[in-house]
Amino acid sequence: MIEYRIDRGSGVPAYVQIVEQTERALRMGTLQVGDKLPTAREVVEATAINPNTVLRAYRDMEQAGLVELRRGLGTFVTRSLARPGAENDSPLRREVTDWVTRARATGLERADVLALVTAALDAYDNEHDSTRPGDRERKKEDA
Amino acid sequence: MIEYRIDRGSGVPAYVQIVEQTERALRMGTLQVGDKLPTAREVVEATAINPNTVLRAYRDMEQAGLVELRRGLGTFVTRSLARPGAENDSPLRREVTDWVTRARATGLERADVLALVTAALDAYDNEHDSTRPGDRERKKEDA
Amino acid sequence: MIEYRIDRGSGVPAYVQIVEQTERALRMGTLQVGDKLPTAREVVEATAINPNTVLRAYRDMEQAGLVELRRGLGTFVTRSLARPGAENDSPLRREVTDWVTRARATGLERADVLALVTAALDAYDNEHDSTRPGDRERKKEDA
Amino acid sequence: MIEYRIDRGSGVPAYVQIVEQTERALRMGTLQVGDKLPTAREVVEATAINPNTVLRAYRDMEQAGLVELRRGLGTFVTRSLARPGAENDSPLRREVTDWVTRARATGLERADVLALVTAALDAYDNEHDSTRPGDRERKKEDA
DNA sequence: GTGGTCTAGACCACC
DNA sequence: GTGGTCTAGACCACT
Repeated sequence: MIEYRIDRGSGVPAYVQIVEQTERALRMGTLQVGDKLPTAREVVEATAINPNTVLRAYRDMEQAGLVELRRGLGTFVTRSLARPGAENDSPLRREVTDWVTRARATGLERADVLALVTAALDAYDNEHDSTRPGDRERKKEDA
Repeated sequence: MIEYRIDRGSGVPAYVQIVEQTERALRMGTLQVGDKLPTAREVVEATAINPNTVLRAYRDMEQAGLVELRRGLGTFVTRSLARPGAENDSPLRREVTDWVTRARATGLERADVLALVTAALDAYDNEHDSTRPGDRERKKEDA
Repeated sequence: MIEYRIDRGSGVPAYVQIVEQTERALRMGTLQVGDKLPTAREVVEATAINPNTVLRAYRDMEQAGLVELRRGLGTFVTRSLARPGAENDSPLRREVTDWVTRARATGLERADVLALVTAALDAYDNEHDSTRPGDRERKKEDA
Repeated sequence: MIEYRIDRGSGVPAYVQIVEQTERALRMGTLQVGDKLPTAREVVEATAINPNTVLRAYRDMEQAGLVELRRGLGTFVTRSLARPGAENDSPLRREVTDWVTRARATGLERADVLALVTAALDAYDNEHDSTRPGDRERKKEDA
């Protein structure tokens, strides 16, 4: 069962953080079609945010076609975002785990690591196909 | 000169995006002490956001001690966040660039890449020192 | 400017009624791309529902790609649902106006008229292409 | 025997949809006094909604004086809402059937057709007797 | 002054 | 007991 961690004070709305974390779990295959998300109540207990805020996030994901809210039952994943190449035992995954380990051992903070990756992504995008503007920065809610 | 890209519709406030991108540039050494940030007017032209929003971001960063607003002159970096190991020609950087290139060539989207890295970071944090709660998720704006 | 009428006690959520009425105006061409919807405050004054409820409806329509919420400016139509054949001066429209007039003159209530049309629609659907289940009953929110 | 079609995702509560569809059948004469409604079990099989939800709808209609629940026997219509002019072979009905056929043949969707009729009804109400506020929008569940 | 987030709490729909 | 709507009001983001 996914566990959300809300960073109040990051400036990012709580419901956006829930959506982002859920999407990430879907991409990694941690969450799969049919899996149940925690109930609003459970999230409230774990994060101290308001149930309405959780439901707002779940509703947004429902409209994006990712999950289904069933009254009386719970919220369930309806679509996978898993990618070939991102499996738990894939080479790419083993490599990044190794790289991250060395980076952190070097003394780099989490934010440094993410900055390095973002820079690499930006560089890649500038090299290849610089006419793909929608794929930069945080992914849209599918709007 | 740093160029901001604002993703309207990401749900993340515009001024937060500016701060995040600036911080990232500081960590990477792309921006260094003494460097000038674009004027509000320049940012407005490039991003179509309101000048007040840019100034709000700059003011936040000034309070965080990262930049200095000099009236009539512009906004200048006053503190470095550069890290040894994150230099442009460091091994870690060459490796991540290579890894990102292969990941994207495999067909992974930007969001997939970030999900992979985030998962690796979470795994690392769970292994080492699981009692370090403040270093998870997005870094706080500090103060 | 569209004016919403909320029927409390119909059992249909207020935000759904707003969405339905807006969609209808888009289909009829009463609302066109670029048109401004009333502000949440204006709707509140006219209907005595809570501003959050109005915003919920507007947000839903934004996610459906029908309108755009611009902070500080208002909410604007971004997509037309107008259909050729439904113009103000089209034969179909003149005919239905005439038919409705006669139906109501006969003593039929609004609900009777809608029941007649719904029955005719059902009959038509049963005759033609009975394998088109999604087009029956109220239209989905585009989910 | 009436067949209910529930549109989950329309935002309209399931029990309201049952009541609306039953009322419509009563107005059209499709259901007449003495007719039996499907059992909760039959509705459940056809629509995959919970039996309690069906019973809730039936109870609401019983309170409205439309049907009678006889334990062990079933639910029966006790009041007609049929209108002269809405009979199966009435001119109005033949005309609307013809009009709907042409409208749909033109490419208009079900929702377009309903939007056209609603617009015509609104126009009629605005012309005649604009001081009859209760007869607009969806008819109340009464009581 | 616009839309936007979040909280708190009441009540409802559905399983 | 699950999700869902609505209200009320505080505070924030943006023009």
